Amino acid sequence: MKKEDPKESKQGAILKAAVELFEGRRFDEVKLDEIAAAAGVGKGTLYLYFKNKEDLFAQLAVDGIDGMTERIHEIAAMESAYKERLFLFGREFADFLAKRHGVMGVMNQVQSVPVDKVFRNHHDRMIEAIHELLQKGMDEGALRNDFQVSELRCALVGPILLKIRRAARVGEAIALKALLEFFWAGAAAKRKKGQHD
Amino acid sequence: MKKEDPKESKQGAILKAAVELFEGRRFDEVKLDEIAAAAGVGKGTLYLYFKNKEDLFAQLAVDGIDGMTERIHEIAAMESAYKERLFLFGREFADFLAKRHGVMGVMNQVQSVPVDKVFRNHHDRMIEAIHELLQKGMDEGALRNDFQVSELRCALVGPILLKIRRAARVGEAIALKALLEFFWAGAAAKRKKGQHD
Amino acid sequence: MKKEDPKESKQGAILKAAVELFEGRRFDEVKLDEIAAAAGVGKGTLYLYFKNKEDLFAQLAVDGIDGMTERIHEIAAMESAYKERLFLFGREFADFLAKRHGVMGVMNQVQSVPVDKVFRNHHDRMIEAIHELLQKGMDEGALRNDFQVSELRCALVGPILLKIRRAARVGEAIALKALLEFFWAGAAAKRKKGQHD
Amino acid sequence: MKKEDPKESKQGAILKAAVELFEGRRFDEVKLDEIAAAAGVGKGTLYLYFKNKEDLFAQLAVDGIDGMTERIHEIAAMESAYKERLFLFGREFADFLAKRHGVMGVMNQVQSVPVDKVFRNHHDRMIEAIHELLQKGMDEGALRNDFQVSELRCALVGPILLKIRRAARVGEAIALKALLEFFWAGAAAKRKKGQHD
DNA sequence: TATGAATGAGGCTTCATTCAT
DNA sequence: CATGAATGAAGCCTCATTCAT
Repeated sequence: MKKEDPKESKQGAILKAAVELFEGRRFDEVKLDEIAAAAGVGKGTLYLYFKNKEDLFAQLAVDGIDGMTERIHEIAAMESAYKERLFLFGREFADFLAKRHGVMGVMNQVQSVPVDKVFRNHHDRMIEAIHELLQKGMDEGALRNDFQVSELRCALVGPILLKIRRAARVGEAIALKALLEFFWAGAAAKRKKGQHD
Repeated sequence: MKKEDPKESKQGAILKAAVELFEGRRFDEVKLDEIAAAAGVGKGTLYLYFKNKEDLFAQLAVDGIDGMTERIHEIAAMESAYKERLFLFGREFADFLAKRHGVMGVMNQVQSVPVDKVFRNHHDRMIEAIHELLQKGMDEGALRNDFQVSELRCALVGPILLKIRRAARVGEAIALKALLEFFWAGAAAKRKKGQHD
Repeated sequence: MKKEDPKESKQGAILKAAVELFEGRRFDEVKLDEIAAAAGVGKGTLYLYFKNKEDLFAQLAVDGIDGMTERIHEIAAMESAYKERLFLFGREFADFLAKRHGVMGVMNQVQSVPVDKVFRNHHDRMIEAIHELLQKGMDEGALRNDFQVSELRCALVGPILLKIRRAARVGEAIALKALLEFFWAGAAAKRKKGQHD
Repeated sequence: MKKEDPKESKQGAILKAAVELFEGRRFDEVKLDEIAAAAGVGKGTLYLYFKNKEDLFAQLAVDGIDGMTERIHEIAAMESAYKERLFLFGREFADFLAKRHGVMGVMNQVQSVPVDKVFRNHHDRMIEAIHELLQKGMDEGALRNDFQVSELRCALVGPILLKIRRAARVGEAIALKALLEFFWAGAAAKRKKGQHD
């Protein structure tokens, strides 16, 4: 009980320090010395938990994705009206991206094949979760079903990602609600007269 | 006249070589040696045309953006139906991103303040051009005007960017038309009966 | 009595593991982690028995030398014909080298002054024992006495060392007998007719 | 003419500096910084001429061996009495070892397979040259032919190597002549009466 | 203008050593 | 006595940048 925690908390501390150092900076701009210092551990300690710098960043990227994936499944399984679930997802996903988009951006640059594969694995699982959420919307008759799910996903996620990125850079306020409403306007199934969501 | 051309072609050759080397790789993964070799020039020559590595990448990012900006203005000024102009933009913009999204991704990571500012300058001008295109759509009554232009831009560009990125990675075919239709479905102004675009 | 044994056996286990790991590898190629693992003890335990890495290797080199020295004295004191004693020494010394030449080779590289001195001490004692053996041969009239003892030692030991080394590398069979016979052919005192060894 | 020389002289300077720094020290004790400084070049320059530290040391070991090999062939081809040629070889080989035995010693420890192979290649060629010299002695009737050449080689070279090593350590004078005479005493073919060399 | 040999700052990484348990 | 997680000094090596030609 005592033993397990410090170990995880040490690795966790490193990852936490790394995410922050990493936001808005290139892979090569972040030095392992910095990370070690920020995490309050020795440089050598990093190598007890990570194979090398790239591995550290891969785990950084993976870390959190899984949590989000889990959360999406939860949201999809909720009982509330579909639009509510969708908007809830939008908000939580935006929060997630706000914290991770820097790391994700770098991972999209990473070449190193083995590292990349691990990341993609987890990333794909998250995408599948989103697909599930959208598929459910179609099955429930809440979303139009004359588009591919993957197109809907792009239409939903793409704008959020772009907005978050620019917000991070320019400091623009994130009019998330508007983006979601726009998506809804285009994606909601055409109800027969008299209906509304 | 004669002098200018070889110079530009040499600088152009370097940039061309660099873009390709850079796609899908991190800033630090691409070595100046490689670029020089690929461009068929000596290593020292790079410094005749670029202040340093970051400057080279900044110009790389800028290069092409201006052309795209110009093109957007042209498209916006065309006489055809708005939907056609919009879709034309979508196609050309997707082509542009397909070639540049790697570089753009890295630029979004670059920290170096002065370099960044140059890039952002040009980037912002391109964004303004897109705004102009969308604004025109509203003014012409083709697009709904109950959203901010910047939101519409995200809704239009975000999905394309996301799709392109994934396509580059997974090799998925790009169902660009579907994305554009989806945007149109949500963004087109509700016409009174009897209208069409 | 009971206490002494496990301790020695632990130290012995470490040394035994180290000799093997060390054969044919450089000082810096052998990691203390390896030694600890091979010896079946914790890394920290090494420091209970040895001051540091160099000390461990010094003891490694010393370990065995003393036994050999002792044995040479025994052989020299035997009653058998001198040639027999000489050849017995040759065989046992070759065995000794076969197990240790790697370690000895590294010790010949070691710079660290204090460590070196300890090794040289023991090494010199072994050389003296060989000198004693050879001197006895001269005194008994079995070896020619128109050469310095130290030259004879080189002539006897040098070829064996060289042979052993190459054998270790190439896997050549060790024609030890031939080498000893050659030495004997050159070093045996010219007998007056009718004598034999 | 001007170009060729500096290049070779630079690589030569590095090797020269390295041999000296290396004598009597372990592989890991010699730092590349030292070598660069001693050679009067920048650290990075080392990597223009050598793949890495091990490669540098391999070339160090190889460098000179080839010269010695060549020289042995020359000596073997001389017209003088065989004993003279043999002793000439002895002296020059001793000189060679005096300068290189440290390096050779380390090479005998090196594990790294590819590097090792290169060294062994050249080393074997030198051994073959010695064999040639000794074979010639047998063919000319100067050396006894009831021993294998390789045994004679050990008997000749082993003592020299041992002597040189100890001399380097203790500062003992090298009684090379005595060693050679001893070898000759044992290895010279028994002449029929009235003959002498 | 063009080159590429030379450089050296600085990063990643290793590993001997320590020390709290 | 025994351990092995943690450490950080220090080395190898890379690579952007310079400069003599």
